This record gives sequence, structure tokens and C-alpha cells, in this order.
Amino acid sequence: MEKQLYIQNSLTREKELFTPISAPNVGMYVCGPTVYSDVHLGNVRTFLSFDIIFRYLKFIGYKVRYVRNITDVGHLVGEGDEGEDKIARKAKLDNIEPMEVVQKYTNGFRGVMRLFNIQDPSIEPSATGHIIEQIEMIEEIIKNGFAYESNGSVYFDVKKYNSTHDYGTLSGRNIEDLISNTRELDGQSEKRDSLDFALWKRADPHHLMRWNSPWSIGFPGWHLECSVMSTKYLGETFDIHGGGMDLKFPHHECEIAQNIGAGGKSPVNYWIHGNMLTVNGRKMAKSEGNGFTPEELVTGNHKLLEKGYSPMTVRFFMLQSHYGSTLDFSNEALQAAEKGYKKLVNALKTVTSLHPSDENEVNAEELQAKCYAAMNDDFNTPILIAHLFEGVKIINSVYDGSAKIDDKNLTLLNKVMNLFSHEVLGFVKETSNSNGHVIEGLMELVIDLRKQSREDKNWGVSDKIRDQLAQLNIKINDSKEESTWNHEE
RNA sequence: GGUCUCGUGGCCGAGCGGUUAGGCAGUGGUCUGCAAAACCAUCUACACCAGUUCGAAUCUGGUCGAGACCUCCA
Repeated sequence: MEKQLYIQNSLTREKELFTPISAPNVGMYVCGPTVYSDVHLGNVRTFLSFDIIFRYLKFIGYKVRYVRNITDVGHLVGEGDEGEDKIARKAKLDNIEPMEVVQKYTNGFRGVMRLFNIQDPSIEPSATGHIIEQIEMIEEIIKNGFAYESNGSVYFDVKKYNSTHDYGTLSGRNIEDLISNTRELDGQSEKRDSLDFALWKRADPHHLMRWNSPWSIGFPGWHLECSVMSTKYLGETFDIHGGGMDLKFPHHECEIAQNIGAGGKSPVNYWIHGNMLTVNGRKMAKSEGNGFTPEELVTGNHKLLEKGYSPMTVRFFMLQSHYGSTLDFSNEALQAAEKGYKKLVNALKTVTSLHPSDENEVNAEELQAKCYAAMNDDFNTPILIAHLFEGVKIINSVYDGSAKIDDKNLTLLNKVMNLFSHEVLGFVKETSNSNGHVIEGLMELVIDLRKQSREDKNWGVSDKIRDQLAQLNIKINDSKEESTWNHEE
């Protein structure tokens, strides 16, 4: 039952039963960042979506090889194939080596991934590390007649390809529409047709990133690296390819064409596209000036932010929507997520202190089944979270005595809540540092003293303790029998 | 202009033919020395107009509105 996983496949536009090529192995490729600037929250959402997919596939027993590339060359700024390389441009601007740019923002990217508890992929290859393989693939494509050389550059011949294959199936375009919608070439272009895209670009002598090739000293086109690296590490046909919605066309479309042009095989069985994070209904993007970095988010130091939010609050916020839908950012929504997440975390703590009784009114098995069902339905995290809140309600009801649970159900409830919260949704467990024991002891003492003063009806003292602790973000929860505390970040 | 997606209650956001989504906020209770938390109950919905159906937020057509892609973007 756990493995009846359905995935919304962008290629067929249908929800399909997931059947890997060679179970229990699964190959998954996700387009990673171009490391020329800081990632913003919109980027984080995409990688978080695939983090969930990666985690859940493993959770239900698959052995996943997850490849996520680092683009460190070939991604051009601005107009089509005529722009400047993003990395090289940044290097010139900052007057440093291109590889310093790459290193800096790769480090930054990994730091952000860690901050949000997004797991590392199995392989994180970079484009510059695969120049030879890229040249080899270009040679294959030329040999098959789908690419041509022009003035030291090599272009993919889209029209030629389309005469024997369909170009545009993934993004639902047909080539006639594309032709009628593109601008005329200015006559200076090396390309035969405006739809053609670069596989190799000849570099000017002043260009900072250059490699030898049979055609010229130059650099590879952006789309090529993904075709090459996915093939190298996952094979000519593999299970899942993911990326942001905005990469569907032209990037993913070109990938498919390149793979088929080189090896003759359609590369991917399941295409998965994550949707955009929006701000006031508009896509978060650097050009809109509405993107903020994770650092700004945590500190709240941005004009769109009323306050700072913890990474796990943001994670919770994002997972409350489905990866395939746009998600609109707002302070109100973040604050709601903050409270909701806190409620979940508290319940996860409470469940460990519950006492079973002989009677039982809880069906933990059913809850478990519902959690699996939610995730099996195209990784529906908002539904999963809704079910976890059913669990929260149960936990709190048992805690305050209005429901009863037996040992068997309590054990399972605890397990389900923890596994789905931490392993599937990836919420970080509260870590106790080395002073944990000391703090536990101290708090026990403080709470005991407060209890004394309350019994003596010495409200001044008990309230003072509570208020002062509150200033340290330590919150006291009084219930009938006992008082508990927790430290909020 | 072309292709596509979406319009759900105060906010975010699931559902996609018949059942309470869920979280946050609001209201009324219970508990409490007070507060918070928690529990119980409860109020706000499916852009608009037609059609299909015993029955539509969910299907079809139209209207209006928003967005994405078509150029780099997660």
C-alpha cells in the first residue's frame, strides 16, 4: 500500500502511477542553481519541493540517486544566445576569477540549503567539470545531423529535429507558433533559424572562461550540461526530472531534444515542475525587486517583511501549499504559519509525555494510512499537514484528559507523528546543546519554586517568574497537574 | 499577439461530481488566582452568467479578472 505512489507528470499532463525503471532504484535529476548571485526564497521553494520528493521516495523504501547540478558556465545574460555569460560578467564586475564567483555562491547556496534542512543530493556535478563529456555529446548530435557548425559555434537545428521528432511536447508548443512568435534574425546571426540554440559558443579572446574544442576555443551552451550530466550519472533514460516551472521552456524542451538528438532516446519518464513563489500575485524574481534572501527573512530586515521568521516556520509555510500551485507570500500567512508550526512542535513534545490507559478512543492506524495516502497522491504535503493536525488534536485531548488512548495506539501515534514530521516533511528536531542537562535541571528548580509560591498564593512571585522567563523567550504552560516550559527561538 | 494556468470564507491554502479539509484570525463556553496554552461549540466560501446532471466549488460553454511562459530566471 505504501508504494502506490502517483505523480503528476508534466510530460503527459496526467497523474500517473509511479513505476521506476529498475525498482528499488530511482534516478532523479533536478536543475540546480546558476551560482552567480545569492539565492532568494523563490529558489528555496523549488529545492524544498524536491527535497520532499527525495525524502518521501526514500521513506517508502526506494534507493534514490539524486543528481542536482551546479551551473557554473554557459548561462547567458539577456537576449538568447547573444548575451554575456552570467558567471564571467559577475567576475568582471567584482574583479575576481570566475571560479571565485562560483565558489562563493556555491558555498552560499549550500549554506541556505542547510539552513532550511534541505538534504544534499547524492551527486552535485558542475558544468565545468564535464566539458569533455559535453563536447562528446555535441559530436554525437552533429553526427546524427541535428546540429551544425557556424563560425566556430555549434547550434542545434530545431527545424531539422522537428521534421523527424516533435519539438515542444513538454511545454505544449508547436513549432509553427514558435516561429511566428519569434523575431526575425538580424542577418548578422550565426544561427540558421531563430529557434536554434547554442550547443557550443566560440569565445572572444577577452572572454574569461574558455576551453578547447574541435570547433573553437569557447564554452558550452547552457542547456547541454543537464543532458550530459543526467545521462552520465543516471543513464540515457531515467525516472524523474525536476525543476522550476520557468525552466520548462526552453530549457527542458532543449534538454529533451539534445538527448534524443544524441542518443535517440527520450530521457525522462516523469517530469515534475514546481510552481512559483509569488509576492502580491507576482513571481518572486530579482528583476522585480521583490526577492529577499534567507538572511533577510530570518532577520526581518527587508521592506516587505514585518518581522523575522525562523527557517522552519518558512519551511512549514511552504509545505502548507502543494508544490504544483503558486504560493503567495504575505506577512499574515507567515505569522499564521509560525503559530501553526509552534502548535505542531508542542504536540510532538507533548506526545512523549502521554500516559496510556486501558481504554482507547484513538485509531492511530487509520491516521497513519491517511498520512501515506496524502503523500502518495502526488506528494500532497498540505493534506499531510492537515492529518498531522488531527494527530495534534488527539494528543492534546489525551493530554487534558478528554480522550483515552491505549499503549498500542500511543506508540503508533508517536511514531507516525514523528516520522512524518521529521523524516518526510523534514522539520528539524529541537536540538539540545551541551548545556541541555544544566538547563533542564535549572528549569525544574525554577518551576518547582514557582509551584511553591502558587500554592502559597504568592501571585507576585509566581507571576514575576513567569514574566521574566517570558522575556528570555521561555514560555510556561500551566495545566491542572503540572507546569511545563519551552524555549522559543 | 500566441500557449497555458488560476480565480475558494477576514488571511494563507486543500479538495475537483454527493461527506467538517487544515492552519491563522473572530465569536461563545470549559479549565485557570490571573494570563497563556489546551479542549468543546460556532460564524464567515467556492469571480460572474448559462448549460449538463437526481445532485456542481468540482464537468461544458461564455463573460470578467489575475498570473506564468513565449528573452535570463527555481
